[in-house]
Amino acid sequence: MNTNIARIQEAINRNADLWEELANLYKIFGDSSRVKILVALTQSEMCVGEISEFLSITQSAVSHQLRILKTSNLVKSRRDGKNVIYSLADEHIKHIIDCGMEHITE
Amino acid sequence: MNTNIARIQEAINRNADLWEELANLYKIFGDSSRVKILVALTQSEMCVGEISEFLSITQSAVSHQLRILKTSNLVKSRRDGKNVIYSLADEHIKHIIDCGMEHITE
DNA sequence: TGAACATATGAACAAATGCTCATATATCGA
DNA sequence: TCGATATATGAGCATTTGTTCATATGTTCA
Repeated sequence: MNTNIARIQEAINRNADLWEELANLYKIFGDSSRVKILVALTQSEMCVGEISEFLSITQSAVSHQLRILKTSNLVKSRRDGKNVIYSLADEHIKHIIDCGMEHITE
Repeated sequence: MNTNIARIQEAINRNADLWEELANLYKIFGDSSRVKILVALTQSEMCVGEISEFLSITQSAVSHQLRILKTSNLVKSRRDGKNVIYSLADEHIKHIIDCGMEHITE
């Protein structure tokens, strides 16, 4: 039983990088501006202007957050004339959001 | 199509508190110490000493983090003599971790 | 009751974070 | 090509966060 604990402790440390990465993923979801952006994008792709329209922060702040989301491969973007249109990088993102929502609305 | 965006924006703002709560949930998973604690607890309940044994932080830091986890209803505790034994509050926690792991190891 | 052990708590601090402001870059239309 | 519009970037700043240190609380056992 105590050797069981020892084995668990060891396994945790063996995969230290993995948990770091996992924490970093969740850290990105851990901000209401970013979560709102991601939730919005589950419904439809949007350009920066449309996003900053409903978040009560400046366009600059939205741009900064979008860069974080893009660097983390959670969203992708394409240019359409003067606009840059953002969308979710893959369907997994929605799944992560749903997963958290389930816990909230238990 | 543009009215579609407007409807999404409106829906996001109508549920503002919900996204705040969701972000706060993820924020807790967004730290490697806490994630390691939670992952460990998916394997077995543990006392504070056992947890601080494999995390490279002081017992005090572990205690602080456990308090955060407990306040958020992610873990529960019971006293057993001199020890306080922590365990996951419910099975949902494991599901959230698995969900994130799926994305990491895509 | 007092010493030893386990855990919790509060203050302090360095590092990280998210925002704004100012400005740069990119695209389109006249 | 120039002005207007859309987005990106960098500096600066206030706030939050995770940790440590010192110490308090709680429990057991001699």
